[in-house]
Amino acid sequence: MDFNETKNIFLQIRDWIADQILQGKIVAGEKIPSVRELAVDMEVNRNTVMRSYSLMEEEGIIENKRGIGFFVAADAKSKLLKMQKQAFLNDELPMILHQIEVLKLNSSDLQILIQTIQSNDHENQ
Amino acid sequence: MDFNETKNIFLQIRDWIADQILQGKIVAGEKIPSVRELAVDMEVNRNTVMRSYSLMEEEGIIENKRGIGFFVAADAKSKLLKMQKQAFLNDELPMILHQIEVLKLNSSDLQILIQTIQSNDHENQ
DNA sequence: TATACTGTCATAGTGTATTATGACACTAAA
DNA sequence: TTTAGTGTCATAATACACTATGACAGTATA
Repeated sequence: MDFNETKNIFLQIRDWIADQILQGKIVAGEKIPSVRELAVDMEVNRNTVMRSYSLMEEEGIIENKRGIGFFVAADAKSKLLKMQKQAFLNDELPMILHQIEVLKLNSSDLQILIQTIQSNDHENQ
Repeated sequence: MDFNETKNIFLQIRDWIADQILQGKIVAGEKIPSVRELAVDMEVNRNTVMRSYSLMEEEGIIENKRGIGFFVAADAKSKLLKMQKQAFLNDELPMILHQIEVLKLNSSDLQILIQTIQSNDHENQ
């Protein structure tokens, strides 16, 4: 995995797992990679992965079965949807709006953005 | 100034100055606060401000007159517009699109975003 | 010339993310 | 019971952002 230099690795690992869950690539009850395994895969220290998992456990996204590993919580997806949606609308969107205003980006520049939003209008649930 | 914990302070100071220039609050040729002055204002070490200014000098946004201070470069605004626009479209937008898709955000959720974009359509230059 | 500003450099200390490694308890399966 | 897989904790080392502080040179002004 290639990490962004501006964001902490343990947070990027959390985001990556969360993304897998939101996309349905990992479902409720399913086991996620072991701390050691993911550390090797991502070429990262196991303590760093451990920190990501501990964070997600606090957030109620994953649960631990001692001696076995970590598993996706039953309500992980709905919880993540709620959390991330709120985070996006409250924290990220204001900064995005500000950038668009200052850079005077118009419909032409952001054509793909508008299309993406509109394609979500025709979906249910 | 209140800093974001997830981003380096010296980068946030750079962004803040860049924003002032893009908004026209500081114009070409104008002097920006001295390293020591801004450090006190922002309750930050002067070395941290120095690092921001050195970065902006490398980027050609500001220029130094020895013994006097830093001044906004003649082409700072156009250079910033070009740099930031490219950075936004190439680096930030893809991640924003991904979030919108995964979280299934629609026109209702992002009403204000669409409005902001459209209001830029009616501006020239 | 003296004073008070500018930026600049050097040094040392603090906090924290990340790494490296070893040790231990729990669980499942051979 | 042994073995291999889980997570967990403790320790030390490295890297880097940030702070604290002192010293020095250039510039403008009284």
